[in-house]
Amino acid sequence: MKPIQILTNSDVPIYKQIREQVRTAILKGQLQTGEQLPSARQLATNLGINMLTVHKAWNELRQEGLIESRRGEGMFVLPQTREFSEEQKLQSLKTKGQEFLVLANSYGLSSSEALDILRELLDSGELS
Amino acid sequence: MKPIQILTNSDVPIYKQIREQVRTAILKGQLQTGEQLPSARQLATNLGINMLTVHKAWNELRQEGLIESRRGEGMFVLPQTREFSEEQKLQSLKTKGQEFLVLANSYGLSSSEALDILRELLDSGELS
DNA sequence: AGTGGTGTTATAGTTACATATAACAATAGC
DNA sequence: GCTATTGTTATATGTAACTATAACACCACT
Repeated sequence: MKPIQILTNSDVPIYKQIREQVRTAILKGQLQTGEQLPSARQLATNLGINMLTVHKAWNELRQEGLIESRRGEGMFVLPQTREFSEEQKLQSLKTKGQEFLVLANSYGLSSSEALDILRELLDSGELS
Repeated sequence: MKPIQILTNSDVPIYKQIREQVRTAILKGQLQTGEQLPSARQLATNLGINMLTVHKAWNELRQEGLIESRRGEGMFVLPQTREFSEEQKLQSLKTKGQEFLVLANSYGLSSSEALDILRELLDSGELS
């Protein structure tokens, strides 16, 4: 599976970074039904963090019904019945978008200039 | 001065949001030497947060040498010797913008749809 | 049966963030 | 002098996040 990337400098909690990346991978179908997630111990070692931090991410995904745990075996992706609701997507996108606009605004950039920067990012293909 | 905007949903601590906005305002020259910042009590009341949270932001700006405190009077902008380079601004804006675009991308949204959301935010005046 | 992997739970400690309350110190203005 | 407003400091509470250590339960495999 796609390697998980965490930023220890970020204000976003590590368990959230892990949880979000795996959740989107599942809901996007990049992680398919029955696929096994890396074990908490293994991933924690790879990322240089504590096992319980990974476990917290796994546990919340389990409570969401996205994955199931098989004791002694690991965590496995369940058949998905839902996908991101437009509401959920819009909400989290709005928050991220606001952060961007507030920052641009604090730099004195006009709205159109802020949008220009985004278009530049898109055109330059820095997003792969 | 320009109103300060905080997002209580964000993972970014409130005191950091305040600190960053005021710092950029000062370095941009939007807050000029000698100008008085709103008092911790007043701003806290406006934002519906605790006074000490604002004070923490003010205190860190004071330690940076951006502002000075006059007991019984308030916090005042000091003469600035440094400023943000355009490079710094563009870099931090790009980073924030990328976070937004990556999120939109993970949701399968097209670039134009992502930009539409930003325009919607601007039109709805939720940032004011 | 034993070993090694897995998830799970428990306890404890630290740090960061935000709150609530309160008191104290200094200044401006009346 | 008095009052109001400001910054400053102290104490306490609560929560979230992360870490450290350890033990336990379950399963696969040899």
